[in-house]
Amino acid sequence: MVEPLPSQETASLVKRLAGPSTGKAGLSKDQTDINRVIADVSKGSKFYENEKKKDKELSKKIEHILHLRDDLINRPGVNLAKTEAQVDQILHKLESERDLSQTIVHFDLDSFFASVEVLNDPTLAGKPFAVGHSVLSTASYEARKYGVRSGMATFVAKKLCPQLIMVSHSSSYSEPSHKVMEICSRYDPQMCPAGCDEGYLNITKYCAEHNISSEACVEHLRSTVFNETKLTVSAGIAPNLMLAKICSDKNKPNGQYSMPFDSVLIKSFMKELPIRRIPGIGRVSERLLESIGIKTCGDIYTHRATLSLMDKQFGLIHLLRTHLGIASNTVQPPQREERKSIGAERTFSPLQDKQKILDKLEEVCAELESDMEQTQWTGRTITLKYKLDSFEVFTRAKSFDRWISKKEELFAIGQELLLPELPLTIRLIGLRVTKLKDLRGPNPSTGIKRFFDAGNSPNPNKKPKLADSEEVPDENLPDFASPANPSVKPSSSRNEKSRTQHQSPFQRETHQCPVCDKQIPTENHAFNAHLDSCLSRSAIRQAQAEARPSPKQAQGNMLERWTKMAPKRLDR
DNA sequence: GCGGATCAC
DNA sequence: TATGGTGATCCGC
Repeated sequence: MVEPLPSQETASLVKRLAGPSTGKAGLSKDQTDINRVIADVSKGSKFYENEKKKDKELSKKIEHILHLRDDLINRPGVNLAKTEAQVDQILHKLESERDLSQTIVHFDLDSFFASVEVLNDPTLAGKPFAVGHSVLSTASYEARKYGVRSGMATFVAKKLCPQLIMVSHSSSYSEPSHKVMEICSRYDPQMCPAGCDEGYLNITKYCAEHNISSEACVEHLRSTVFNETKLTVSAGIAPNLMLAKICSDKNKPNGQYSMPFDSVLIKSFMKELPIRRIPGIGRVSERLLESIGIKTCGDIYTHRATLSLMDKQFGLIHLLRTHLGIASNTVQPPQREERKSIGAERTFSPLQDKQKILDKLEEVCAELESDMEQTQWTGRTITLKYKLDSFEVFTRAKSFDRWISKKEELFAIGQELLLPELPLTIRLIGLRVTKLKDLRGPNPSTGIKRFFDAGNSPNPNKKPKLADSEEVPDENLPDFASPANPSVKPSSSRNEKSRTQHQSPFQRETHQCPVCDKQIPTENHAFNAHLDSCLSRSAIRQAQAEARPSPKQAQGNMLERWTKMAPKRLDR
């Protein structure tokens, strides 16, 4: 029974099946054919059915958003010209705070795992091969010509490229990764690694001290990396992290691209840029934005009135800044105390038998205990995650008034959360611990090693930290556990992070206005005064739009939950 | 605090 | 035949 779906529906499903990484990089012109093959291979599988279901729900959500948009636009008192004028005011304000003074670099090793494998087995050079097990981590550039992508199931990749050579994660990647990070950190000791194969630098100081151009600096960095590791790296140079990241993709592999440090040229660059290229905009956000006519960053301006009316759904300020090509330009190493969770999960062939499922849970618990022990974290909220053989994912959580570390405890809690859900057919079990407490004292380490050993706050000036308070073993205990000391949220109160959002390095700075990213004096008064002035404009707009308090940060999630699914349970 | 969902790597 | 693991964030409730 072939039931014809609306063409939009199939198109988006076919695209969805092609995998998350499709569309991020440049797509070849016969991507449509490739997507067709992928869809055909997948058809009928449980994975496919689940993707289809998710795609349908997204379509419904879009329908709802379009109705909401029409409703808002036609609301009495709404004047689109006036709304546009107000947005233009915000744009003017944002523009006036553009900072072109810092030179940011994003570096990215070219197909890192694949390149390391070639070094270990030179016969792979020039051949289509991929690294991974059931799902690909990386594909060589030859394999990519066939449409093979990371995140793709191996059997699908083989269908696209029958000659594809599969290589399992044989080598150790950490040594070359550390070596590259060490080299890059020579150009900025505050380097921020982003995963094992990329990172951010602020080379402003380095270039000034060595009296060289940023281009020459990055050429030097890239050739040094190559000489010392035989790995090629691509890089982007720009006035902020977002642009640098986008630029590093432009001349990949083994190339670099420099953004002009000129607001007019930056804006013309952004105008044609597909929104999907913006870090943080994935396949879902892409479809949502596309539904209201936004495909490129230039379209953000065209539809600014709609976005203003639908700030709640789309996050106006963040999109406006994106359209202008404005983003954070502060680079700092990740800090240990910023960690929010630690977890472990495992996929296996679907299991129904209760005892077998519990065995898997126990394994996961043992793994988690070991990781927590090694990294010296404990926590008081435990979240169980399970995935059915239908690929639907669920979580169940519980918080405690004590710190959980031992596998026996983890296992007992895991069972408590899981057993009421059974019987089920499960293909994945995971456990995650949040509300963490650092068992390692704030013990600043020295040298380059800090990048690799999970942090250890390398910023001594940032945390004078009362010498005795850290001796109190229960400093992080929640209120009810230490009634005498109501000073919860130590990590927020220690350094004014309570109003800052960290999402990726793009917004990780400590004393930066979330609206305009200006660096603000750390005194609360100055910071809040600035923030308020920054947000007042959106407040005006909001009042007209319909109501709702002011948006508290620039980065709005586009996916407000508007349909409530029954908290799915298999009926027995 | 909990659960669902998106996103990056 | 068959589609990963870790961590973060956001939203609604």
